[in-house]
Amino acid sequence: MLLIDLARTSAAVAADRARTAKIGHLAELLGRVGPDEAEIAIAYLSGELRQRQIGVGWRRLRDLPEPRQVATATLAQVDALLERIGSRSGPGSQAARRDLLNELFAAVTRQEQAFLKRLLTGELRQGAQGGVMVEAIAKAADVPAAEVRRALTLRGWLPAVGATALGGGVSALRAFHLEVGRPVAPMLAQSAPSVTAALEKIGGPAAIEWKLDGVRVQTHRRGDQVTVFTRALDDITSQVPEVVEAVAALPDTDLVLDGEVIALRPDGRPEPFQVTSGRVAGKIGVDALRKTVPLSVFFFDALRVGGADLLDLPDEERHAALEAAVPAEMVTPRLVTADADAGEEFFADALRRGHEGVVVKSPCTSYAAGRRGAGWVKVKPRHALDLVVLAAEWGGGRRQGRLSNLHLGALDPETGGFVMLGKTFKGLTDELLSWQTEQFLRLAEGPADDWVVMVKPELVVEIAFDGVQRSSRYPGGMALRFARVLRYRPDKRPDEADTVETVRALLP
DNA sequence: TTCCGACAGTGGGGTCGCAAT
DNA sequence: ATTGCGACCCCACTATCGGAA
Repeated sequence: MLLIDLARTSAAVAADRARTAKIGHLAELLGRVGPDEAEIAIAYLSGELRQRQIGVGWRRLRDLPEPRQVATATLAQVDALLERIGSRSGPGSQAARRDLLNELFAAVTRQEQAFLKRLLTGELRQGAQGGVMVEAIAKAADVPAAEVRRALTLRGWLPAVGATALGGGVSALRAFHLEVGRPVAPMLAQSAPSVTAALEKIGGPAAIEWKLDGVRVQTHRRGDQVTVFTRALDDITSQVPEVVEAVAALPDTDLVLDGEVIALRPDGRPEPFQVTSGRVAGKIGVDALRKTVPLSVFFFDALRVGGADLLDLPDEERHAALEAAVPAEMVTPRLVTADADAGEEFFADALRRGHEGVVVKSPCTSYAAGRRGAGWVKVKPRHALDLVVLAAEWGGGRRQGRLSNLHLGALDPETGGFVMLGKTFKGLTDELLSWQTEQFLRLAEGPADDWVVMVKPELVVEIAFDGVQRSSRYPGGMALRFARVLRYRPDKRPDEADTVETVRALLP
């Protein structure tokens, strides 16, 4: 199959808004692709590469050669070239990558270049990714979508699952099973503003667990072999020896556990996320790192214990298996209750101990891997401040032509000026985007720019955020975590905005 | 007919490793 | 030694479609 076939299908998918139409286009193409190229076609049309990543981003895609007039590149050829690009390393590798990229882009037409560019930057923007592709695979292979989803859960890599479905149908899909050493798509949580609201959502008694502000780890053990995966299913075994040792010390030798790894201070309180994140990301000198920043692991779920798969069991049975397999100090603290007051107190206690919040879990849901089901509901405290808009950036994609990303500042009472604390684009409705674009252009000052518009600091906006963290990027040495817009405050003048002192007091 | 679950899109701050400068 | 880039850790929120109720 030719790359141009994919580029055309992608364009057709983007042109139709209805998901059924998108699925139709994708399924039609999947019906034509041969078994050798099915995996590539599924990967590219759901915005992925067969190699997952090849060290090429937006910066290396500037200054590309002129396109060809005639499309002749096959999927196999493109994939082979991307493989070569991805395998380069060491001195001179960037020049080699550039040459190979030039070779690739010189061999394809303008339409294919545009498709490849979006694919390589991870911005396919055709309104269809993995979720829609699952339906398209089901349609093309004439199998129930639930069978594809189940296999995806267990295999974790849609191109492989899709190729299997197209080649062997339901019976081939059923051959996928939980395999120790191969990661499963992790279960995700919805969110609610309070424990009471979360309990209502679940309806009835629930298990409430501390939400630790660390890194999710899925840990597999077979015999002496322990493997640790992140939420995105990357292997980080060598970076977290503490987890490997803790699981290797358990009596059970056939295990899959779900949990969180976190750096704790000597007094047991959690380090800021930055500390845990840096430690987990570190690959060089891990033995030295673990002496200064030791990691602790807390498990909250068991997918396999004693060689038995537990995915389809209800939460309370999985948790009972977890408690039997793991010592209590390695199990995330948990309270089972239907009482909202007791739940709120458990939440408050978790916060007093410095943790991020809680996750409220329905005792009867199975492990819905890879889906953000209503079985898990996270609850975190929410801070809010009134800040001043200092500038705004032009949006992209569906926000093109509107000022979208806000630069936020707190009042500095010493000078009467404002100190930038970060940016946000979240929480804005289409209506608000239009309104603020008009306002910012009216308040614009300084030279016009196609990236950012500086505005007179006159608009006050109420910003919600999860916390304040230390920053080397911003002048105040602080930045907001997960900032989002709640509403504009036309009733407030900029000199009534919250001050840098107020923000500093929120630093941990 | 209305409601709501699931998806995609739109980007945020921070950190590391690596290659180039 | 410093800088820029890519990858990945954490992530919130809105708009939309289409099946569920």
